[in-house]
Amino acid sequence: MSENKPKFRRESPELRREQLIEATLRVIARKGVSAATVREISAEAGVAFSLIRHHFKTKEDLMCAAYAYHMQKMAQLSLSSATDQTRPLADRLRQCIKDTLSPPVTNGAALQVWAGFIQMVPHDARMKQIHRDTYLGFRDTLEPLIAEALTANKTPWDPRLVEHKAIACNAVLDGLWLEGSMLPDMLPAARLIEVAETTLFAILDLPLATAPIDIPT
Amino acid sequence: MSENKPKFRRESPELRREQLIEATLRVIARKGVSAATVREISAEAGVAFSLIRHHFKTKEDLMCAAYAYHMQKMAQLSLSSATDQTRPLADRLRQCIKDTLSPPVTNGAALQVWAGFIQMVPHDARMKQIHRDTYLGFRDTLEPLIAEALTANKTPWDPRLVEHKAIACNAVLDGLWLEGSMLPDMLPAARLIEVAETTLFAILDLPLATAPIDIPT
DNA sequence: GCCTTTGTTGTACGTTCGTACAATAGGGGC
DNA sequence: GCCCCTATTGTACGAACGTACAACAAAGGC
Repeated sequence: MSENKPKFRRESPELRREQLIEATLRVIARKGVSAATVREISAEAGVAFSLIRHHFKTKEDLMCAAYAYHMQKMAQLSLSSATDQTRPLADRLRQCIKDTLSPPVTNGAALQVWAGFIQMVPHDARMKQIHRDTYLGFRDTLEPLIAEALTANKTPWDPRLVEHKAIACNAVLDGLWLEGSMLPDMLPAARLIEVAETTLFAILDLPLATAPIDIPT
Repeated sequence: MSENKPKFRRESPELRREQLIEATLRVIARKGVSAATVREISAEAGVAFSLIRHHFKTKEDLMCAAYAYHMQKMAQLSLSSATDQTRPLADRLRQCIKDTLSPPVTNGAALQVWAGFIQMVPHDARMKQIHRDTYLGFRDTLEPLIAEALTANKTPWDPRLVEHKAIACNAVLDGLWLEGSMLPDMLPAARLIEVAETTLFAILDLPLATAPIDIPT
C-alpha cells in the first residue's frame, strides 16, 4: 500500500492563473455570471477556493483577466486569416466571415460570457480599457481589408470612406454574430455566412462568387 | 401641528408593479444586475423591501417582468413609425433607423440592462420565451417594409429573399446599436444613422437621398 | 537528505443576499 | 363613521458570498 500519493500538485503561477481563468469562463458560460463565485470557480478548476486569492488579489482582478483572455481568444479566432497575404482578398474576407459566424465564435456560451462581462464594463475602468482595446483592434484589422478591396475595385477612397465601410461591415458581423449566437436553430451558421457574404460584398462592391468555394477550416 | 400625515400611500397592484419594474431597470442601468437586489430596488422605488414579495412571487418573477417591459419599450421606441402607412416608405425606413440609433434606444444604460438580461436567458425558460418573442416581433415588423421596398423597386422577390434581406437589415441595425451604445463618443448617433442609411438602402437597392430630409422626432 | 520557498489547503468571520411571517395602517364599501 | 380588505411595514432567519489568516506540504537548491 503506497502512501506517497501527493495530496495536490504545485503548478507554476502562470499555468495556475490560466487554469483559473478558463475555469471562470466555463462556469460563466454554463451557469452565468451570478453563479461564478470563487467557490464554484475553484471547484471547476479542482482546487481549494482559497487558492484564488493567492493568484488574484481580488475576485475583480480574476474577472478582468478572464475578460481580456476571452476577448483576445475570440478576436484571434475571428480574424486569424485576415492578414495572411498569401491568399487572395476575397478568400481572406470569406474566411473571416466563416470564422466569425461559426462555432466556437458564434456560440451561445461565448455570447453568455461576453454579455456577462459587458455589463461590468461601465463600472470598472480596467474593463472599459479592455473593451475599447478589443473593439479598436478588431476594426484596425478590418480596415486594411476594406482599403484593399476598394483599391482592387478601382474605387477612389479616402480614410473617411474606409472607416464608414469598416463600421458597416463590423456592424453586419456583430449583428449576425449576436443573433446567430442567441437563436442558433433559427439562424444556422450556413445562413449567417450566406447573408454576411452577400451584404459585405455589396458594401464593398466586390463581385460575389455564385458558387461557394471550398474554404479550409 | 398636524398629525394626520400618512406613513405611506396605498397604490393599486398594477401601478405598484410598474413602479417596481421601473425602479429595477433604473438600478440595473446605473449599477448593473449584481447590484439589483431586492433591497436596492425597493429603496429606489421608495418602499420597504418586503413589499416586493407581495407583488412578485419571487425576485426572478420581477426580473422576467422587467425584461419583458424593457424589451417591449425598446421595440416600440424603435419601430413605432414602421406601420404608419400615411408616410412614404423611405421616410418610414429612415425614421425607424433614426429612432433605433438615437437615444434613448441606442444608449449605454439601455445596453447595460439588455446585456444583464441576455445572460439570464439560457437559464430561464420564461426569459427565453420573452427573448424569442421580442426578436421575432422585431423581424415581423421589418419584413413588410422589406417586401414593400422590393415591390416599389420592381425587384422580383420570394419570401426567402425577403427574409434574407430582413436578417441583413436587422443585423446592421443590431450591430450599430450595439457599438453605438458601447462607444457613444466614438460613434455618435449622426454617424450611426449615416452608415445605417447607406447600408440599408444599398441592401434594398433603394435610391439614397443625397441630402438628409427633415425627419420629425 | 535537509532546508527554504511558496503554492495550497482548511477554517473562520462579517456582510449581504432572498425569503418568511406577524403586525400595522391606508382607504374604499356600506 | 365604522369595518373589512389588503397593501405595506419591520424584524428575523438560514444560506452563500468575498475575504483573511494560520497551518500544511510539494518541489527545487544546496
